[in-house]
Amino acid sequence: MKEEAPELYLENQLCFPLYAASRLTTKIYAPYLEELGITYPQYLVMLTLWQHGHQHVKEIGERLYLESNTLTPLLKRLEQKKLIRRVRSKTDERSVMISLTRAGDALKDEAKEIPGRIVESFNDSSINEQELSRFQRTLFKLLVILNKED
Amino acid sequence: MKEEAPELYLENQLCFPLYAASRLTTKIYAPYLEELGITYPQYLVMLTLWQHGHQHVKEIGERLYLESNTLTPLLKRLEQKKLIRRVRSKTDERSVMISLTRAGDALKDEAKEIPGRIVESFNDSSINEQELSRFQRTLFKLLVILNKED
DNA sequence: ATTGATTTAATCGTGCGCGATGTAAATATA
DNA sequence: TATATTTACATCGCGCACGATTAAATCAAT
Repeated sequence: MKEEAPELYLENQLCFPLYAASRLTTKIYAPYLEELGITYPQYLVMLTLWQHGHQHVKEIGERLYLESNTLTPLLKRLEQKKLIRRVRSKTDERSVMISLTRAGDALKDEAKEIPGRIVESFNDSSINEQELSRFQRTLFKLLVILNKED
Repeated sequence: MKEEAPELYLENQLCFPLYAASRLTTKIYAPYLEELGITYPQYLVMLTLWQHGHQHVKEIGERLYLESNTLTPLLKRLEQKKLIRRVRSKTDERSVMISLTRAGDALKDEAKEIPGRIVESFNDSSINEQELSRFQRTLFKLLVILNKED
């Protein structure tokens, strides 16, 4: 094989490991989320609702870096599952308020188990807690930068 | 708002920043890749071909952590763009060999510009090179672990 | 040589992501 | 007040991801 262009090697890119790690992480969550009957992006929406309560589509989008073309159909699916309500605001009819149903709120108690079970699966791995937390800090810094980029 | 269940806060999760950073990174690449006429996952396939030469679908999948249900249609699109060839192996008719066309190989020279232009966009950001390389190392470690998980 | 298991791609259905565009409401401006 | 601009969400089309399944080729073990 030619030895040129090492700047194009997979190992030398930042983009690829991020992409792969994100997908593999999602896969780790999948079996737990299946118990809750929701997908990973739906789980993220539920997280913001559990944490911050009812909010407009706009706000959810800002927190998750998603726009209406992704959120609208996703939210409709959550509505079909009776986990959330979508109500168009009376005061500003452009915006739609998303709130938890009783079932949606109750799901939180089941979801609470998940983070712990995930962390467990990292025990006896070659990454210790300090490295993981440093990693997470850089990740959030990166997020801020990436978000400024365009 | 209720203050319970901080383990469910977005900020305390590893999964979310990975997911968001991956998507935002892909977005940074998008305009450069549009010049090449390919998408980001297609770019990853091209990277493996430029680096390792012709290989079976299986091998590409192992490198990118993707399976045939994703790769087959993607590779057909690259074939339509005349960047690769798909030839079923004579010696083992189960497997399909993917190789670069002349145009596919030539595209590498244009692609070479991209990593540099991406890195530039990180200059005068709050992340220095050391932090970035440490981050990348942890990322690959994480990748190995995540891959063992199931 | 025959049977059974494994391997490699392909196919199908569902759910994202996201660029582009549309629509109606709200707000700013003349 | 009339008009222009902005905002919030919805719609459409395309390309992934991925679980589940299928089909064909190969391998393993009798």
